[in-house]
Amino acid sequence: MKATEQQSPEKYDLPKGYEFAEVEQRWYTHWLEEKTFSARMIEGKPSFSIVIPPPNVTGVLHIGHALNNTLQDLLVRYHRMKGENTLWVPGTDHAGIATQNVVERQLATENLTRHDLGREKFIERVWAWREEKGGTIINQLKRMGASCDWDRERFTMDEGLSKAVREVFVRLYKEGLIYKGDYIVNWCPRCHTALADDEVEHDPTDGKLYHIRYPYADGSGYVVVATTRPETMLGDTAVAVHPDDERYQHLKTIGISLPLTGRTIPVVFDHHVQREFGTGALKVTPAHDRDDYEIGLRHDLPRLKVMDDKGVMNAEAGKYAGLDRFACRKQIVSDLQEQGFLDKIEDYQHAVGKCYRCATVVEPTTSKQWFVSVRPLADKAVAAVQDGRINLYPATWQRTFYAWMENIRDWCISRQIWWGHRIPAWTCAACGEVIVEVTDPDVCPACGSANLHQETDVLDTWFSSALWPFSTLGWPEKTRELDFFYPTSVLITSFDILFFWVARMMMMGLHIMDEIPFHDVYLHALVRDKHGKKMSKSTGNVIDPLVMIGQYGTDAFRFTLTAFAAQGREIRLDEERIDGYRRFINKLWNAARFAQMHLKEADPAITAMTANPKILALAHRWILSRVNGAVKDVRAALDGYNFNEVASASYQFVWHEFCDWYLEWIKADLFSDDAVARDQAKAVLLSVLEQVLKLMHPITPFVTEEIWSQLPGERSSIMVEPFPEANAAWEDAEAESVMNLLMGVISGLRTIRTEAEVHPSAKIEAILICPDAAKRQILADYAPGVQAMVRAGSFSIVASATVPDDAGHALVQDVELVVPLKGLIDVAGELEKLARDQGKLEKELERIVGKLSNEKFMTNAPEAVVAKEREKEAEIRARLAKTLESTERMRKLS
RNA sequence: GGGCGAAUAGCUCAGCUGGGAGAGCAUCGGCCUUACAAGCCGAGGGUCACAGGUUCGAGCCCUGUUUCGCCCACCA
Repeated sequence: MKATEQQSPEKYDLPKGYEFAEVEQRWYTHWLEEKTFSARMIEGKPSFSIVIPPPNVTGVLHIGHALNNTLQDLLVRYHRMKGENTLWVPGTDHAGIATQNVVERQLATENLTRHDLGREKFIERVWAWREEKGGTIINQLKRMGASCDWDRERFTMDEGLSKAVREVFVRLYKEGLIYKGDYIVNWCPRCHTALADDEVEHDPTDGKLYHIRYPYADGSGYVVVATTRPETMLGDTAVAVHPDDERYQHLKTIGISLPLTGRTIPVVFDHHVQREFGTGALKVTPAHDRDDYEIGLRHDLPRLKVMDDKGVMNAEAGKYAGLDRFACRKQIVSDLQEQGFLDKIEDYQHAVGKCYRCATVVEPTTSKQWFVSVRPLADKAVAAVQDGRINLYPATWQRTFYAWMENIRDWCISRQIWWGHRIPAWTCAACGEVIVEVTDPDVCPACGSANLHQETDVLDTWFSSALWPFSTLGWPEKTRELDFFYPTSVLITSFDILFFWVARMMMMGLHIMDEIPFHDVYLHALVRDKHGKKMSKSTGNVIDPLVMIGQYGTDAFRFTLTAFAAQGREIRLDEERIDGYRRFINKLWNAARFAQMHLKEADPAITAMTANPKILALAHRWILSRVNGAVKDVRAALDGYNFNEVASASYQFVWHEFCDWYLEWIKADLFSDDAVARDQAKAVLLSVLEQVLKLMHPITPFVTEEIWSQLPGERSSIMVEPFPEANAAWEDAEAESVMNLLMGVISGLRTIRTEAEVHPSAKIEAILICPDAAKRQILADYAPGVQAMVRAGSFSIVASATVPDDAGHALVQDVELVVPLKGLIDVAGELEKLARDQGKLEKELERIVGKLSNEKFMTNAPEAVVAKEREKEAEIRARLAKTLESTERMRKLS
């Protein structure tokens, strides 16, 4: 065997680098086996609950899911550690059209359509697909470390939820809040279904704008209207003009004779019409245009449907009946031309709505659909936000929310597809009675006929997801889960479904449960690429969470998402940052490895030492005070949903205080012969490391659990450890202030050393000139520590001294640092730097003096601010004086 | 057209109730110093988009402008 370089001596138990893949797999399996994610319902404890925004069962984990679920897991783990009854309900959404599409595509490979199978067999096929493939995204969530209560996983089509859907539908129907009526919908003539607005894609398309002459009914002239869809003129039932448009006032009584058909139609006056567009006259086709439909309602116009559901002209189209809509368009144009009605044709680019699944041009058309009257429900939701029962984070969404709720239209809940909750309504073939019931009726309650036909439409997928917060907890049964966990604590989701989903959950929760569905809503940003572009497969800028996890580890990836999750801002994810946080995880790993090397033989009894920090040496008191500050910061950030601060507070503390200063400082103690010094160091090291692991566990569950399990003593999972609490006994302002001085001195001496290019291993001689006797005492007390950190040889602390000319020089507070460096000074460089310093100081001084001599400032500014300015003035004057002295000395050398 | 948001170091971003401009990465210099070279020590770098205003004091508040992004309605 080839002798490879053995970098990792046997004395460490942990590998040199953190090997995340193995650790993640091992711990997740362990957590599942131990059921540590299971919700407990213990009386007397506060509850914390989250329902997952159910991903589509067809979904694969994308970056948005990754962010969304990381933030949820962060909160869930935090609250679980706080000892609360904590539940995170997972599940998936049956995603009507999307899922039906997937299965239809599968069928297509077998040269089959759903119609070949028939409704029942097709639905069986979909269930079979779900059994086989529906778990993909759930397994991916597990790789993210999500601590969902998997035993409670739900599906919007499962038995319980289907029951909830029926209950709600029947109740709303009986309350008169669900009705069936005509409405204009986006109709796909190929798929034969209504499409929701978000299922229609608007493509800018090159088309024509046809200007058509509509003669006055009395033959006295004509008005030109413009349209991109001339075939719809067959369904025109009015011409509309603006009420204040003086050009057309005389038409009020005349009317229009519709070309080609000769029908007489009225002129209506409506504010919707833009006077500036074209001639300011608009043809109105209420049955085939959304806006026209609204105009038609306002003016009580008939709706004349001229096409069937395949996009073919019907009998109402007269001689054009039987023509496809586009063939009809050609024919109409040519007829208009022939008969002299065509004014002109212009090239025109406009947005054409297309079916998102088959790209067929969508035909707005009227059809019988089921609706929810949302006005009364919406009012309840608005009230809940207004009076603060529901809080939106960030609060800026409130305005948008209100605006949307004010303009809300009735919700079309029927879809002409097969996969979904079939509408529980039956029509009696004998007497026409409509029966809406929870249980399937056998006979008509009106006439006794058994000839009943169930509605073929299914419900909009959002209908079932609107019930998600209570249906997943067992409603309509009265369950303990509902008692403990409803209303849920917080909903975390992306803002793009605020209206589709969040608002509807509010409406349903408030109406059906008579209670809000959640207290808080945290709306996170969309994740974009580092340049702010939307991620899309065609742009090729997609960051795949699973690839990131494989490359950098789940913890690093989660930490990155958390660090980016600042409120109210889009997230531009930069892959380099993930690598940066991977290094941070590795840093933590190595700090633990270092600790482990000393703690292996640690006596658990010594850990009690941290209970009384006053007896401890300075560095220990300092780090305990600092970790206490970090605990406070992290808790406050978590409680306020300031996720990026959770990350930065942890990062800053662990790397730059715990590792950079504390671990370096206590090395001397850990290797010391002094047993007391050693024990203190071990005790505090262990204690602080434990705090750090617990503090970071919610963000980085795997590495913290792995390290935790390796620490001395019998340990159960870190997941069930109490989350750190602020400990007043650890607060020590004095230790922090002294350490600040010492760290300043150390940094100052290091700078002098580096600038003079003294080799790091060479000892330097340092003179600390300090007029303050108390400070001199402090410096003397901690001189060995400081010396060790800067590798100083001799080290003298004096009240005053003559500074040699060729010496490095710095000022920290009122301590002057002097390092004699015969012949090592870069005089020119020093002079340059001193001049720069001098400039800055003078400018700053000028500003402060200006302030302090400003009468208004002195009378208006608070006491504390003035005092601070005075202090600053004194400090800057002192530094300026020293700078001038140094300049003087440098000049002598040059 | 309506609404919302953003503009801070080369890049990606923090900056909370107005009170001395910060981080990470990148750059430059030095270091294998007994956890970590995936590391350590140090340095440089900003007219806080622009123009006004309020204030003793503005990155932060107000008005306007420019640029960018998003949402809604999309004009027949």
